[in-house]
Amino acid sequence: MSKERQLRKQEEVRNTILDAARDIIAKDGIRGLSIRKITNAIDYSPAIIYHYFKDKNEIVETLVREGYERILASIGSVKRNENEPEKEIREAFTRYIAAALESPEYYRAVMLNDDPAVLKRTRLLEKGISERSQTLQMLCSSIQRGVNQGRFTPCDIELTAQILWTSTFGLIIKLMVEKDISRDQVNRLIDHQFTVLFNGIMSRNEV
Amino acid sequence: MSKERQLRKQEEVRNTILDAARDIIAKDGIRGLSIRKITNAIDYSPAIIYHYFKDKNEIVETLVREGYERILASIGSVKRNENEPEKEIREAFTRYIAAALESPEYYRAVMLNDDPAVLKRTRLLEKGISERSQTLQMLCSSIQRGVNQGRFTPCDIELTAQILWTSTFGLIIKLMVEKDISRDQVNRLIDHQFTVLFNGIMSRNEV
DNA sequence: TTATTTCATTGAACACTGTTTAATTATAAA
DNA sequence: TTTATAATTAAACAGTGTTCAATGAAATAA
Repeated sequence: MSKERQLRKQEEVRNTILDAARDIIAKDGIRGLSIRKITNAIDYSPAIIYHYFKDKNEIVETLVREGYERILASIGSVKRNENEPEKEIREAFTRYIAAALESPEYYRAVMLNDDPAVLKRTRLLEKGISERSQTLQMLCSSIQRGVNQGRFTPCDIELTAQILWTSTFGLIIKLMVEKDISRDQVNRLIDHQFTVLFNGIMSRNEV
Repeated sequence: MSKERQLRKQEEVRNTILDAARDIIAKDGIRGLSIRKITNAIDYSPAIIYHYFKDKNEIVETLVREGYERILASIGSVKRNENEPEKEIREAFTRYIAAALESPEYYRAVMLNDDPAVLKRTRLLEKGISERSQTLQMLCSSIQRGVNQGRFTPCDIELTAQILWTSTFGLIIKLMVEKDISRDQVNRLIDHQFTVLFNGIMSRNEV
Protein backbone atom coordinates (compact mmCIF):
# COMPACT_ATOMS: atom_id res chain seq x y z
CA MET A 1 0.00 0.00 0.00
CA SER A 2 2.99 2.24 0.46
CA LYS A 3 4.17 1.14 -2.93
CA GLU A 4 1.72 3.60 -4.40
CA ARG A 5 2.71 6.37 -2.08
CA GLN A 6 6.29 5.71 -3.00
CA LEU A 7 5.54 5.95 -6.69
CA ARG A 8 3.45 9.02 -6.12
CA LYS A 9 6.28 10.59 -4.20
CA GLN A 10 8.66 9.75 -7.02
CA GLU A 11 6.39 11.31 -9.58
CA GLU A 12 6.08 14.32 -7.35
CA VAL A 13 9.81 14.93 -7.12
CA ARG A 14 10.13 14.34 -10.84
CA ASN A 15 7.55 17.01 -11.48
CA THR A 16 9.19 19.34 -9.02
CA ILE A 17 12.36 19.06 -11.07
CA LEU A 18 10.52 19.60 -14.33
CA ASP A 19 8.65 22.58 -12.92
CA ALA A 20 11.84 24.21 -11.76
CA ALA A 21 13.44 23.52 -15.14
CA ARG A 22 10.43 24.99 -16.92
CA ASP A 23 10.69 28.15 -14.86
CA ILE A 24 14.39 28.52 -15.51
CA ILE A 25 13.91 28.03 -19.25
CA ALA A 26 11.13 30.60 -19.24
CA LYS A 27 13.47 33.06 -17.63
CA ASP A 28 16.93 32.23 -18.98
CA GLY A 29 16.20 30.16 -22.04
CA ILE A 30 17.20 26.58 -22.72
CA ARG A 31 20.84 27.64 -22.76
CA GLY A 32 20.47 29.12 -19.32
CA LEU A 33 19.30 25.85 -17.86
CA SER A 34 21.82 24.08 -15.66
CA ILE A 35 21.66 21.18 -13.28
CA ARG A 36 22.84 23.27 -10.38
CA LYS A 37 20.32 25.99 -11.07
CA ILE A 38 17.58 23.41 -10.88
CA THR A 39 18.81 21.80 -7.69
CA ASN A 40 19.40 25.15 -6.02
CA ALA A 41 15.85 26.14 -6.80
CA ILE A 42 14.41 22.99 -5.26
CA ASP A 43 16.95 22.62 -2.44
CA TYR A 44 18.45 19.36 -3.52
CA SER A 45 21.91 18.19 -4.35
CA PRO A 46 22.94 18.18 -8.02
CA ALA A 47 23.31 14.42 -7.99
CA ILE A 48 19.60 13.93 -7.36
CA ILE A 49 18.85 14.73 -10.96
CA TYR A 50 20.43 11.49 -12.08
CA HIS A 51 18.14 9.49 -9.91
CA TYR A 52 15.09 10.76 -11.74
CA PHE A 53 16.51 11.38 -15.20
CA LYS A 54 19.13 9.71 -17.30
CA ASP A 55 20.87 13.01 -17.92
CA LYS A 56 20.17 16.65 -18.61
CA ASN A 57 19.11 15.74 -22.13
CA GLU A 58 16.14 13.85 -20.83
CA ILE A 59 14.87 16.88 -18.96
CA VAL A 60 15.23 19.18 -21.93
CA GLU A 61 13.75 16.60 -24.25
CA THR A 62 10.74 16.17 -22.03
CA LEU A 63 10.03 19.88 -21.90
CA VAL A 64 10.78 20.50 -25.55
CA ARG A 65 8.45 17.74 -26.63
CA GLU A 66 5.82 19.11 -24.33
CA GLY A 67 6.22 22.55 -25.87
CA TYR A 68 6.19 21.26 -29.42
CA GLU A 69 3.06 19.20 -28.87
CA ARG A 70 1.36 22.32 -27.60
CA ILE A 71 2.27 24.08 -30.83
CA LEU A 72 1.04 21.25 -33.02
CA ALA A 73 -2.13 20.98 -30.99
CA SER A 74 -3.00 24.52 -31.98
CA ILE A 75 -3.78 23.29 -35.48
CA GLY A 76 -5.96 20.45 -34.34
CA SER A 77 -9.17 22.34 -33.83
CA VAL A 78 -9.26 24.10 -37.18
CA LYS A 79 -12.63 23.52 -38.76
CA ARG A 80 -12.85 22.29 -42.31
CA ASN A 81 -13.89 24.67 -44.99
CA GLU A 82 -15.24 22.41 -47.69
CA ASN A 83 -15.51 24.99 -50.45
CA GLU A 84 -12.49 27.12 -49.73
CA PRO A 85 -9.66 24.87 -48.62
CA GLU A 86 -7.22 27.78 -48.88
CA LYS A 87 -8.99 29.49 -45.98
CA GLU A 88 -8.74 26.34 -43.95
CA ILE A 89 -5.03 26.09 -44.65
CA ARG A 90 -4.51 29.72 -43.90
CA GLU A 91 -6.31 29.48 -40.59
CA ALA A 92 -4.22 26.47 -39.57
CA PHE A 93 -0.95 28.19 -40.42
CA THR A 94 -2.00 31.41 -38.73
CA ARG A 95 -2.62 29.52 -35.50
CA TYR A 96 0.57 27.56 -35.94
CA ILE A 97 2.57 30.76 -36.31
CA ALA A 98 0.96 32.30 -33.26
CA ALA A 99 1.62 29.21 -31.15
CA ALA A 100 5.22 28.98 -32.32
CA LEU A 101 5.84 32.63 -31.48
CA GLU A 102 4.42 32.02 -28.03
CA SER A 103 6.95 29.27 -27.28
CA PRO A 104 9.89 30.32 -29.39
CA GLU A 105 12.38 28.43 -27.23
CA TYR A 106 10.73 25.11 -27.80
CA TYR A 107 9.93 25.70 -31.43
CA ARG A 108 13.52 26.54 -32.17
CA ALA A 109 14.78 23.56 -30.26
CA VAL A 110 12.68 21.18 -32.31
CA MET A 111 12.93 22.76 -35.71
CA LEU A 112 16.50 23.92 -35.63
CA ASN A 113 17.96 21.20 -33.50
CA ASP A 114 19.17 24.16 -31.59
CA ASP A 115 20.15 23.55 -28.01
CA PRO A 116 23.46 21.97 -27.12
CA ALA A 117 21.81 19.38 -24.93
CA VAL A 118 19.50 17.88 -27.48
CA LEU A 119 21.82 16.45 -30.05
CA LYS A 120 19.73 13.57 -31.19
CA ARG A 121 16.82 14.98 -33.08
CA THR A 122 15.74 11.48 -33.92
CA ARG A 123 15.01 10.47 -30.38
CA LEU A 124 13.45 13.78 -29.57
CA LEU A 125 10.99 13.58 -32.37
CA GLU A 126 9.96 9.95 -32.21
CA LYS A 127 6.52 11.08 -31.30
CA GLY A 128 6.78 14.62 -32.60
CA ILE A 129 7.52 13.43 -36.10
CA SER A 130 4.50 11.20 -36.25
CA GLU A 131 2.32 14.08 -35.14
CA ARG A 132 3.99 16.32 -37.63
CA SER A 133 3.53 13.93 -40.48
CA GLN A 134 -0.07 13.66 -39.40
CA THR A 135 -0.36 17.41 -39.66
CA LEU A 136 1.37 17.28 -43.01
CA GLN A 137 -1.17 14.71 -44.10
CA MET A 138 -3.99 17.06 -43.16
CA LEU A 139 -2.36 19.76 -45.19
CA CYS A 140 -1.98 17.40 -48.13
CA SER A 141 -5.63 16.42 -48.05
CA SER A 142 -6.67 20.07 -48.01
CA ILE A 143 -4.51 20.76 -51.03
CA GLN A 144 -5.80 17.66 -52.78
CA ARG A 145 -9.33 18.85 -52.21
CA GLY A 146 -8.45 22.22 -53.67
CA VAL A 147 -7.01 20.57 -56.75
CA ASN A 148 -10.01 18.29 -57.15
CA GLN A 149 -12.33 21.26 -56.94
CA GLY A 150 -10.31 23.04 -59.58
CA ARG A 151 -9.42 25.83 -57.17
CA PHE A 152 -5.77 24.84 -57.05
CA THR A 153 -3.46 24.20 -59.94
CA PRO A 154 -2.71 20.50 -60.44
CA CYS A 155 0.60 19.77 -58.77
CA ASP A 156 2.67 17.34 -56.77
CA ILE A 157 0.58 17.52 -53.61
CA GLU A 158 3.22 16.53 -51.08
CA LEU A 159 5.84 18.78 -52.62
CA THR A 160 3.46 21.70 -52.51
CA ALA A 161 2.61 20.98 -48.89
CA GLN A 162 6.28 20.99 -48.06
CA ILE A 163 6.77 24.33 -49.78
CA LEU A 164 3.95 25.92 -47.83
CA TRP A 165 5.35 24.45 -44.66
CA THR A 166 8.91 25.48 -45.35
CA SER A 167 7.98 29.02 -46.30
CA THR A 168 5.92 29.41 -43.16
CA PHE A 169 8.78 27.99 -41.18
CA GLY A 170 11.15 30.55 -42.64
CA LEU A 171 8.73 33.32 -41.78
CA ILE A 172 8.46 32.13 -38.19
CA ILE A 173 12.19 31.96 -37.69
CA LYS A 174 12.60 35.38 -39.23
CA LEU A 175 10.00 36.80 -36.89
CA MET A 176 11.74 35.10 -34.00
CA VAL A 177 15.20 36.32 -34.78
CA GLU A 178 14.25 39.90 -35.58
CA LYS A 179 12.66 40.73 -32.31
CA ASP A 180 12.13 44.40 -32.99
CA ILE A 181 9.36 44.12 -35.55
CA SER A 182 6.05 45.78 -34.84
CA ARG A 183 2.96 43.67 -34.40
CA ASP A 184 1.61 45.44 -37.44
CA GLN A 185 4.55 44.60 -39.63
CA VAL A 186 4.31 40.98 -38.49
CA ASN A 187 0.72 40.78 -39.64
CA ARG A 188 1.51 42.40 -42.96
CA LEU A 189 4.31 39.92 -43.53
CA ILE A 190 2.10 36.96 -42.72
CA ASP A 191 -0.68 38.33 -44.86
CA HIS A 192 1.50 39.00 -47.86
CA GLN A 193 3.20 35.64 -47.55
CA PHE A 194 -0.13 33.87 -47.82
CA THR A 195 -1.19 36.09 -50.66
CA VAL A 196 1.86 35.20 -52.70
CA LEU A 197 1.78 31.52 -51.84
CA PHE A 198 -1.89 31.01 -52.54
CA ASN A 199 -1.67 33.13 -55.61
CA GLY A 200 1.08 30.76 -56.60
CA ILE A 201 -0.86 27.56 -56.17
CA MET A 202 -4.39 28.60 -57.05
CA SER A 203 -5.92 28.42 -60.46
CA ARG A 204 -6.05 31.64 -62.43
CA ASN A 205 -9.80 31.92 -62.67
CA GLU A 206 -10.20 31.56 -58.94
CA VAL A 207 -8.22 34.61 -57.97
CA MET B 1 63.21 47.01 -39.30
CA SER B 2 62.23 44.25 -36.96
CA LYS B 3 59.09 46.17 -36.20
CA GLU B 4 57.66 44.80 -39.42
CA ARG B 5 58.84 41.32 -38.74
CA GLN B 6 57.30 41.58 -35.36
CA LEU B 7 53.96 42.63 -36.79
CA ARG B 8 54.22 39.97 -39.44
CA LYS B 9 54.91 37.40 -36.78
CA GLN B 10 51.90 38.59 -34.84
CA GLU B 11 49.65 38.33 -37.85
CA GLU B 12 51.07 34.91 -38.47
CA VAL B 13 50.20 33.59 -35.04
CA ARG B 14 46.79 35.19 -35.28
CA ASN B 15 46.17 33.38 -38.52
CA THR B 16 47.47 30.14 -37.08
CA ILE B 17 44.83 30.43 -34.38
CA LEU B 18 42.12 31.26 -36.89
CA ASP B 19 43.16 28.39 -39.14
CA ALA B 20 43.03 25.92 -36.28
CA ALA B 21 39.65 27.28 -35.24
CA ARG B 22 38.38 26.99 -38.79
CA ASP B 23 39.44 23.37 -38.96
CA ILE B 24 37.79 22.54 -35.67
CA ILE B 25 34.56 24.23 -36.70
CA ALA B 26 34.58 22.36 -39.99
CA LYS B 27 34.92 19.10 -38.10
CA ASP B 28 32.98 19.61 -34.87
CA GLY B 29 30.83 22.63 -35.59
CA ILE B 30 30.87 25.94 -33.81
CA ARG B 31 29.63 24.21 -30.70
CA GLY B 32 32.60 21.91 -30.79
CA LEU B 33 35.07 24.77 -30.76
CA SER B 34 36.93 25.31 -27.52
CA ILE B 35 39.92 27.37 -26.50
CA ARG B 36 41.83 24.31 -25.36
CA LYS B 37 41.12 22.45 -28.57
CA ILE B 38 42.63 25.32 -30.49
CA THR B 39 45.71 25.64 -28.32
CA ASN B 40 46.30 21.92 -28.27
CA ALA B 41 46.20 21.89 -32.05
CA ILE B 42 48.78 24.63 -32.35
CA ASP B 43 50.88 23.67 -29.32
CA TYR B 44 50.30 26.77 -27.28
CA SER B 45 48.93 27.45 -23.86
CA PRO B 46 45.24 28.36 -23.57
CA ALA B 47 46.11 31.81 -22.26
CA ILE B 48 47.76 32.75 -25.54
CA ILE B 49 44.37 33.24 -27.12
CA TYR B 50 43.73 36.31 -25.00
CA HIS B 51 46.85 37.96 -26.27
CA TYR B 52 45.60 37.88 -29.83
CA PHE B 53 41.87 38.08 -29.29
CA LYS B 54 39.67 39.79 -26.77
CA ASP B 55 37.83 36.56 -26.06
CA LYS B 56 36.44 33.49 -27.77
CA ASN B 57 33.65 35.60 -29.22
CA GLU B 58 36.07 37.53 -31.31
CA ILE B 59 37.39 34.38 -32.93
CA VAL B 60 33.95 33.05 -33.74
CA GLU B 61 32.81 36.44 -34.95
CA THR B 62 35.76 36.76 -37.25
CA LEU B 63 35.16 33.39 -38.83
CA VAL B 64 31.41 33.77 -39.00
CA ARG B 65 31.67 37.11 -40.73
CA GLU B 66 34.21 35.63 -43.11
CA GLY B 67 31.89 32.76 -43.94
CA TYR B 68 28.91 35.02 -44.33
CA GLU B 69 30.70 37.32 -46.69
CA ARG B 70 31.60 34.35 -48.81
CA ILE B 71 27.94 33.46 -49.01
CA LEU B 72 26.83 36.96 -49.91
CA ALA B 73 29.60 37.28 -52.45
CA SER B 74 28.08 34.38 -54.33
CA ILE B 75 25.21 36.61 -55.35
CA GLY B 76 27.33 39.53 -56.45
CA SER B 77 28.35 38.17 -59.79
CA VAL B 78 24.90 37.34 -61.07
CA LYS B 79 24.41 38.95 -64.44
CA ARG B 80 21.34 41.04 -65.07
CA ASN B 81 18.62 39.65 -67.24
CA GLU B 82 16.84 42.72 -68.52
CA ASN B 83 13.81 41.02 -70.00
CA GLU B 84 13.28 38.20 -67.53
CA PRO B 85 14.02 39.51 -64.05
CA GLU B 86 12.57 36.35 -62.54
CA LYS B 87 15.43 34.36 -64.04
CA GLU B 88 17.90 36.78 -62.58
CA ILE B 89 16.32 36.46 -59.16
CA ARG B 90 16.20 32.74 -59.42
CA GLU B 91 19.83 32.52 -60.37
CA ALA B 92 20.82 34.69 -57.44
CA PHE B 93 18.86 32.62 -54.95
CA THR B 94 20.10 29.37 -56.39
CA ARG B 95 23.68 30.47 -55.86
CA TYR B 96 22.83 31.79 -52.44
CA ILE B 97 21.33 28.45 -51.43
CA ALA B 98 24.33 26.55 -52.73
CA ALA B 99 26.76 28.80 -50.89
CA ALA B 100 24.78 28.59 -47.67
CA LEU B 101 24.70 24.81 -47.85
CA GLU B 102 28.45 24.78 -48.37
CA SER B 103 29.08 26.67 -45.13
CA PRO B 104 26.11 25.62 -43.05
CA GLU B 105 27.80 26.31 -39.74
CA TYR B 106 28.47 29.90 -40.59
CA TYR B 107 25.15 30.48 -42.21
CA ARG B 108 23.35 29.20 -39.16
CA ALA B 109 25.49 31.26 -36.84
CA VAL B 110 24.72 34.47 -38.68
CA MET B 111 21.10 33.96 -39.57
CA LEU B 112 19.93 32.15 -36.48
CA ASN B 113 22.14 33.76 -33.94
CA ASP B 114 22.85 30.19 -33.11
CA ASP B 115 26.12 29.69 -31.33
CA PRO B 116 26.46 30.22 -27.60
CA ALA B 117 29.51 32.40 -28.05
CA VAL B 118 28.07 35.01 -30.33
CA LEU B 119 25.42 36.59 -28.20
CA LYS B 120 25.49 40.04 -29.65
CA ARG B 121 23.98 39.76 -33.06
CA THR B 122 24.05 43.48 -33.37
CA ARG B 123 27.78 43.78 -33.30
CA LEU B 124 28.26 40.77 -35.50
CA LEU B 125 25.93 42.06 -38.13
CA GLU B 126 27.05 45.66 -38.19
CA LYS B 127 28.51 44.96 -41.56
CA GLY B 128 26.43 41.92 -42.38
CA ILE B 129 23.22 43.87 -42.21
CA SER B 130 24.39 46.57 -44.55
CA GLU B 131 25.52 43.98 -47.05
CA ARG B 132 22.30 42.16 -46.66
CA SER B 133 20.21 45.22 -47.19
CA GLN B 134 22.30 45.92 -50.24
CA THR B 135 21.43 42.51 -51.54
CA LEU B 136 17.84 43.13 -50.58
CA GLN B 137 18.00 46.33 -52.57
CA MET B 138 19.18 44.42 -55.62
CA LEU B 139 16.30 42.05 -55.18
CA CYS B 140 13.90 44.97 -54.87
CA SER B 141 15.12 46.59 -58.03
CA SER B 142 14.73 43.32 -59.91
CA ILE B 143 11.18 43.01 -58.70
CA GLN B 144 10.46 46.64 -59.52
CA ARG B 145 11.69 46.07 -63.02
CA GLY B 146 9.43 43.06 -63.34
CA VAL B 147 6.47 45.12 -62.22
CA ASN B 148 7.31 47.96 -64.55
CA GLN B 149 7.55 45.54 -67.45
CA GLY B 150 4.17 44.12 -66.57
CA ARG B 151 5.68 40.70 -65.91
CA PHE B 152 5.04 40.89 -62.17
CA THR B 153 1.81 41.76 -60.45
CA PRO B 154 1.87 45.24 -58.91
CA CYS B 155 2.71 44.87 -55.24
CA ASP B 156 4.54 46.27 -52.26
CA ILE B 157 8.03 45.72 -53.61
CA GLU B 158 9.92 45.49 -50.35
CA LEU B 159 7.35 43.25 -48.75
CA THR B 160 7.50 40.92 -51.71
CA ALA B 161 11.28 40.88 -51.57
CA GLN B 162 11.12 39.94 -47.94
CA ILE B 163 8.71 37.12 -48.66
CA LEU B 164 10.98 35.68 -51.30
CA TRP B 165 13.91 36.00 -48.97
CA THR B 166 12.13 34.51 -46.00
CA SER B 167 10.81 31.55 -47.96
CA THR B 168 14.24 30.81 -49.36
CA PHE B 169 15.65 31.13 -45.87
CA GLY B 170 13.15 28.58 -44.58
CA LEU B 171 14.08 26.23 -47.38
CA ILE B 172 17.77 26.52 -46.60
CA ILE B 173 17.31 25.82 -42.91
CA LYS B 174 15.09 22.88 -43.72
CA LEU B 175 17.70 21.46 -46.06
CA MET B 176 20.34 22.02 -43.41
CA VAL B 177 18.51 20.35 -40.59
CA GLU B 178 17.28 17.38 -42.54
CA LYS B 179 20.61 16.08 -43.60
CA ASP B 180 19.39 12.86 -45.11
CA ILE B 181 17.72 14.30 -48.17
CA SER B 182 18.90 13.19 -51.57
CA ARG B 183 20.52 15.70 -53.89
CA ASP B 184 17.65 15.02 -56.22
CA GLN B 185 14.98 15.82 -53.68
CA VAL B 186 16.81 19.00 -52.78
CA ASN B 187 16.68 20.17 -56.36
CA ARG B 188 13.04 19.29 -56.70
CA LEU B 189 12.25 21.27 -53.56
CA ILE B 190 14.17 24.29 -54.75
CA ASP B 191 12.59 24.06 -58.16
CA HIS B 192 9.07 23.74 -56.91
CA GLN B 193 9.58 26.51 -54.39
CA PHE B 194 10.53 28.91 -57.15
CA THR B 195 7.68 27.73 -59.32
CA VAL B 196 5.14 28.48 -56.63
CA LEU B 197 6.69 31.77 -55.60
CA PHE B 198 7.09 33.15 -59.10
CA ASN B 199 3.70 31.86 -60.07
CA GLY B 200 2.50 33.83 -57.07
CA ILE B 201 4.05 37.12 -58.01
CA MET B 202 3.95 37.04 -61.80
CA SER B 203 1.16 38.37 -63.92
CA ARG B 204 -1.30 35.80 -65.26
CA ASN B 205 -0.60 36.34 -68.91
CA GLU B 206 3.11 35.84 -68.44
CA VAL B 207 2.94 32.31 -67.10
C1' DT C 1 10.45 -3.78 18.89
C1' DT C 2 14.53 -5.01 16.55
C1' DA C 3 17.10 -6.33 12.52
C1' DT C 4 17.44 -6.15 7.64
C1' DT C 5 16.81 -4.76 3.25
C1' DT C 6 15.67 -1.19 -0.02
C1' DC C 7 15.49 3.16 -1.71
C1' DA C 8 16.39 8.28 -1.71
C1' DT C 9 19.88 11.56 -1.11
C1' DT C 10 24.28 13.55 -0.82
C1' DG C 11 29.56 14.98 -0.65
C1' DA C 12 33.24 14.72 -3.11
C1' DA C 13 35.53 14.16 -6.93
C1' DC C 14 36.54 14.17 -12.23
C1' DA C 15 36.92 16.19 -16.62
C1' DC C 16 35.56 19.76 -19.16
C1' DT C 17 34.42 24.86 -20.25
C1' DG C 18 36.07 30.35 -20.67
C1' DT C 19 38.87 33.63 -18.44
C1' DT C 20 42.30 36.26 -15.49
C1' DT C 21 46.65 37.32 -13.13
C1' DA C 22 51.26 37.12 -11.97
C1' DA C 23 55.36 35.13 -13.17
C1' DT C 24 58.54 33.60 -16.73
C1' DT C 25 60.87 33.41 -20.97
C1' DA C 26 62.46 35.24 -25.33
C1' DT C 27 63.44 39.01 -28.19
C1' DA C 28 64.48 43.65 -29.33
C1' DA C 29 66.86 48.15 -28.22
C1' DA C 30 70.36 50.66 -25.46
C1' DT D 1 75.98 43.06 -21.68
C1' DT D 2 72.36 45.33 -19.68
C1' DT D 3 67.77 47.04 -20.11
C1' DA D 4 63.26 47.33 -21.73
C1' DT D 5 59.55 45.27 -24.25
C1' DA D 6 56.87 41.94 -25.88
C1' DA D 7 55.38 37.00 -26.10
C1' DT D 8 54.17 33.01 -23.49
C1' DT D 9 52.74 30.31 -19.79
C1' DA D 10 51.41 28.01 -15.14
C1' DA D 11 48.10 28.23 -12.00
C1' DA D 12 44.01 29.34 -10.38
C1' DC D 13 38.82 30.61 -10.39
C1' DA D 14 34.10 29.86 -11.27
C1' DG D 15 31.22 27.53 -13.94
C1' DT D 16 29.45 23.28 -16.53
C1' DG D 17 27.62 17.86 -16.72
C1' DT D 18 28.37 13.54 -14.57
C1' DT D 19 29.77 9.50 -11.55
C1' DC D 20 30.32 6.84 -7.36
C1' DA D 21 30.87 5.47 -2.86
C1' DA D 22 28.97 6.67 1.45
C1' DT D 23 25.08 8.16 4.26
C1' DG D 24 20.29 8.76 5.63
C1' DA D 25 15.65 7.34 6.06
C1' DA D 26 11.92 4.59 5.46
C1' DA D 27 9.59 -0.02 4.39
C1' DT D 28 9.78 -4.92 5.22
C1' DA D 29 10.91 -9.19 7.92
C1' DA D 30 12.05 -11.40 12.09
